[in-house]
Amino acid sequence: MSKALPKRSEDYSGWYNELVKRADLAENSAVRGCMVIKPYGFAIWEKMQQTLDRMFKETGHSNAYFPLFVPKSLFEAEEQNAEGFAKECAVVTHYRLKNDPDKKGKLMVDPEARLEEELIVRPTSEAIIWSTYKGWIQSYRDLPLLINQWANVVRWEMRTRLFLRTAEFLWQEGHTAHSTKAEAIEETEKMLGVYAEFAENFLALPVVKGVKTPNERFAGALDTYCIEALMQDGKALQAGTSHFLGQNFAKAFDVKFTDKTGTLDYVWGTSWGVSTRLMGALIMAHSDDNGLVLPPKLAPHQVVIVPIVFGDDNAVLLETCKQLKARLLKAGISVLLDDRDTQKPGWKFAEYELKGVPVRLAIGNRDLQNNSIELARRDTLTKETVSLDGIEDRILNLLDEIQESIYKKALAFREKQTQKVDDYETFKKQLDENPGFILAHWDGTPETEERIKTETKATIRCIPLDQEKEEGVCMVTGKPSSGRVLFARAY
RNA sequence: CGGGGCGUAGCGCAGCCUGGUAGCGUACUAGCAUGGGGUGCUAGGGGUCGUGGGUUCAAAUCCCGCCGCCCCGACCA
Repeated sequence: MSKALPKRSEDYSGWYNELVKRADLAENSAVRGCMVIKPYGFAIWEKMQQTLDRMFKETGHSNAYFPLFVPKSLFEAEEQNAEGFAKECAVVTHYRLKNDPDKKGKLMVDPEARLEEELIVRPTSEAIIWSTYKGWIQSYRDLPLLINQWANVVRWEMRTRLFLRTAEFLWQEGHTAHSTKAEAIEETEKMLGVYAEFAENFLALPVVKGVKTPNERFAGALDTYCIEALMQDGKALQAGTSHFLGQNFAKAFDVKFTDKTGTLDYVWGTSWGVSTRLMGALIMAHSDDNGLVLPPKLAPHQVVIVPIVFGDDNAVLLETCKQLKARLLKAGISVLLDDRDTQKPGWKFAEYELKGVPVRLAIGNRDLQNNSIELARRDTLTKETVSLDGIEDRILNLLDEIQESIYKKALAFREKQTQKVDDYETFKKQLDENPGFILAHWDGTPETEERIKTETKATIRCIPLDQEKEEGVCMVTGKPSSGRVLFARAY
């Protein structure tokens, strides 16, 4: 195994695939298209979960859990949604195996044990959840109903990539019910805001908030809001979605409530989710040819301490390391002290760079004399020798600075790679020669959108929410347009 | 589903064309030296060569079937 990663500039997808494996985030499994998330990768996901979960609770949501299986009759009740997912559903048809009479020691599906009704493995849970909500909601007093679940879902993808697209993935899905349309829309937008805040403040990833075109909209929704991020190779990645469902699911599952005036009406719904795909976003947004670069707020270990040992007499050095660790922990910093004597310091340096630990501290006997320590930043790969006095504050400040610096770097990159383009030829040239986000005028028709997609592989990522109105003409058809939309080739 | 590639030691690969003792790097084990950026040297352990059949005195190697995985496209978070 070669020690260096492939270079981003030479083989971006090879770099990504290798990095995920070498940094111990995840690996392929015995099941086609499904990944094993390894402890280090899962630790990052857990940090994301903890943060998001807190944010959901702060906005009034409660967690619950609904079944993995959805009876086919329920699944097909909301037609648009069912059609949208039909091609990628795993289906359970039997409930028993038996010994194969023809092959000793082998099992076969027992043909006698066919299910009366097939069970769909959830690709999303609207159906099972709304069928349950019917029993929970009678009056406006039962609303709003604000539920989230952390779960796995299955979408039978043809081509998979670790974290970015796997047949089974982990996510959270919020499902809410409201008495008015306005309140449901407000909820949809609020949760989009939560995602954007999470992306920017924790993933250190700048995102564009927007609305999907009808073509790209979630099946069964009236409006799909999204946050779109730009990866280092100039491709866009959808990092989260929030759907205004209107009364579609309420009607499909007959979820009605009586309002204050005694009138019976269908409730208004939303759903919103982010998945382990965020791991892919995190990796591709910040990491470099040496390995992962993790924002301090999501790093399993914010600081690693590496003692530089000599000979056998290291008692004082190791004791100093332990004291340092205790000081940092007390200051609220997560610290790993790697005092293994089975690996060399140089090996550890390379290892923690690969794993993206934001700050590395090295202490040797020389430092003991000087009351100093070597402090290295992962994001800039710079190092300096600093005094042990007041090290807690120094590192707390540094962690904030790194978090900020990573964000700014990503933001600067996105701004540099976001171009306004007014004619189709330049548009195509940009995509090939300097890929990134392109803001361009579009006539608003699905036909033009489809044509651009077929001819250039670029899609409309979203109609950005925060932008000035600007009259113009569609770069393809010359028809009038009231504002620019965001194009990119996407993951 | 279409196109391409690959299954040989934990991992990464060579060997196959031209059949004849299964090899390299790395990882692993031990010893000695070394020790502020993936240490060096020496010795050692580890493989039904994906699988089933065929050809042959002899198959990792040639022929046929099957299975699995990866990559590129169409679909998607």
